Amino acid sequence: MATLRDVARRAGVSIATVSYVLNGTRPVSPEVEARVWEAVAALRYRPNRLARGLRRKRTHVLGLIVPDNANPFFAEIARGLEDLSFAHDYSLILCNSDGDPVKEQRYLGVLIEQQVDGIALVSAGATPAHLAILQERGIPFVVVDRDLPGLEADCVLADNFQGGYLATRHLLDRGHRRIACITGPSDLTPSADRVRGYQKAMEEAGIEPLEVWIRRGDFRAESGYHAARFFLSLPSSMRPTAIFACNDLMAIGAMRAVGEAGLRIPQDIALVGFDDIVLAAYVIPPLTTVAQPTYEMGRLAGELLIRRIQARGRPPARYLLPVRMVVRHST
Amino acid sequence: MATLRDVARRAGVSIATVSYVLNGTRPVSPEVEARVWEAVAALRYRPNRLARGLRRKRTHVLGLIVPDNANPFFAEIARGLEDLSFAHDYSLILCNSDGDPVKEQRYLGVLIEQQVDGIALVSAGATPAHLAILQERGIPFVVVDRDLPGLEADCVLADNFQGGYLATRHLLDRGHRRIACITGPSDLTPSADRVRGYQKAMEEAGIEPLEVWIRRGDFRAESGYHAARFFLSLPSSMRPTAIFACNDLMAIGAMRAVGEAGLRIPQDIALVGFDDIVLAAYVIPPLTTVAQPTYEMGRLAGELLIRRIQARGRPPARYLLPVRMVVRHST
DNA sequence: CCTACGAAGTTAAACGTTTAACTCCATGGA
DNA sequence: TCCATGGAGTTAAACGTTTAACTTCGTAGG
Repeated sequence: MATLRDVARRAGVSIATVSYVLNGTRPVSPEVEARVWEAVAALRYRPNRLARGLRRKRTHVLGLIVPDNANPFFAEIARGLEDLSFAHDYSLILCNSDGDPVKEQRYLGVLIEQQVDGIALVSAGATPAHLAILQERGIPFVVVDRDLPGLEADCVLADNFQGGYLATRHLLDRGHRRIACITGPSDLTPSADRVRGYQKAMEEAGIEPLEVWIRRGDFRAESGYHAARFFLSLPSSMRPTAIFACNDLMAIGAMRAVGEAGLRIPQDIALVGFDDIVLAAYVIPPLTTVAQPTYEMGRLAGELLIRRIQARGRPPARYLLPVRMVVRHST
Repeated sequence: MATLRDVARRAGVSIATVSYVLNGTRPVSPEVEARVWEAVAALRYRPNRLARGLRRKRTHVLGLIVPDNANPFFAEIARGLEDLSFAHDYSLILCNSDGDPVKEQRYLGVLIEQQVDGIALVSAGATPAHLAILQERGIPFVVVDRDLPGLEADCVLADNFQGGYLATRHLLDRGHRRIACITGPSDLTPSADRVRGYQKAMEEAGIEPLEVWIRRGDFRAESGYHAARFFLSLPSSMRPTAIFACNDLMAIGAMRAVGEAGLRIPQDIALVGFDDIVLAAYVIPPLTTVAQPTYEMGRLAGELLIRRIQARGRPPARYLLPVRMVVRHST
């Protein structure tokens, strides 16, 4: 509650001098400097970042919008971004959009009013128009995980196409021909790209996937469970011997369905996931999956953001991060 | 970038009038009000919350400090708090302490400088002294999940003692006598309370647990894995037939060790966890566990915080939330 | 000896709000 | 007719910083 004014009074100098000492922005004589620090300590002075932000027009606060921070994938991104922010003395405001463009829009408004220096988002909206408000005001931002077609902005993505391709190749190499795919919401690019990778691999192998082999999920475990039950209900001539789920949560849901049906993984049904969340290694059997550098994506988003805050002019860059097969015992 | 001043100019009124219209703090004639709203819309005006906060001494920002937001348990708490904050038009700053009291202290400083209206924390420090800085400045705060002995503050806890007791009773009821326990870091009250519940149940059953049956973990899957391997390496006369792990992550780690040893759950070894994280239902076999109302704890923390911001005087309250056995197939 | 200069301090404006206190004016009651 | 009242607007101070511009003074160069 002590202010610069109080410190100045106690040290017997002007407010400006105290500010110069604190920020090291101008040389100050040693005696005065000592008196100021003494006063700062005695009064337990802490600068008021609101006042500073108001004056400097820089708040050292970033915003992060994700669909759901309780989803381990987004949690990891958040963690990466938070770590980087802390290292650079930025604070991070967390927002959950629930995948709802309207809620996302409200959050964008709040973050703008909060005068954040930059925003990282896993966008819920499908079109760049949703982010016009940011461009209009020249607020630095970076989109993570999901691509917005035609958007002029920094962008951090995993190589989802390659991931879908690798996962499917892996199953093909194991001798599978009837390979099913549990997709995510199809309007999201990560899911769509993974499915494209799947299709490419199948095509290269000369296999035309049956329509019933492609089943839409919503990235949650429950939907993987239902999709797998559907596959298992197919007549045996059409029933897949392997499933590629577009994320681990759905793969784990599928696992449960397979277990309940009394079938064994991988002997009866092989299973590949996507994301390599922590628990993928701990389910039984441990899940073969495609690892994304999730934490790194969060960090990189932070780096780009801070870089852009410091130098707005540069052209936007797209970062496509490599994915990696993690072979465990579900295949 | 438009300010009150710009809006006022365009509407042909004074700054104060615009403020009154925006906040509805004083009656304004219909014509003037209309002109103001027109100007607000035309200029895409958005209030600057820094300036407002500086003046009002209320920022409508809360802080949350957890050890690690990527841990599903804390992620859920964060989600609960964030939802409540959003509903009350508060923003939330997320901080990860990594369980390090020094880092926690730095974050407290940052949040104070940021002038947050209140702080929720899962404290890393073991003594109330760590939070003196908050009390000194009269900043509302609530501690979640972990109790600080002798701390005068609002506090949201799960009934960990009861949880440990129930879990152990459950195993005893299933006929187990040699029951091991994987604890968390012992200086944390949730872990200690759960262990006390375990001991109470054992004592009531007239069983004196061997020392080797109590093994310390760190709440991460890896440590559960190692603890279980240790149990399995005991001579068969001492080897436990059931394990109570103080959280799900460690239970899942233990599962893996059991699986690797070629033993079956629950036939050879029964397993109970704690927390009921989402994935507990999806591991194979599904994990019997003690459910905490995690999301609710986050929400309640937010409610208490906001209530205390509005009325500082009241005496602090402790909320002990009930836990619930969730019986699945690991026992 | 004068001047110019640099070091080290101070003053005051500015950032964008909120809000207490003031002005102005129409209205109605005595 | 006069005054009190209150509705609707304005003025200006305040919140806690930063920072450009100014003052003061000792010193060195010409």
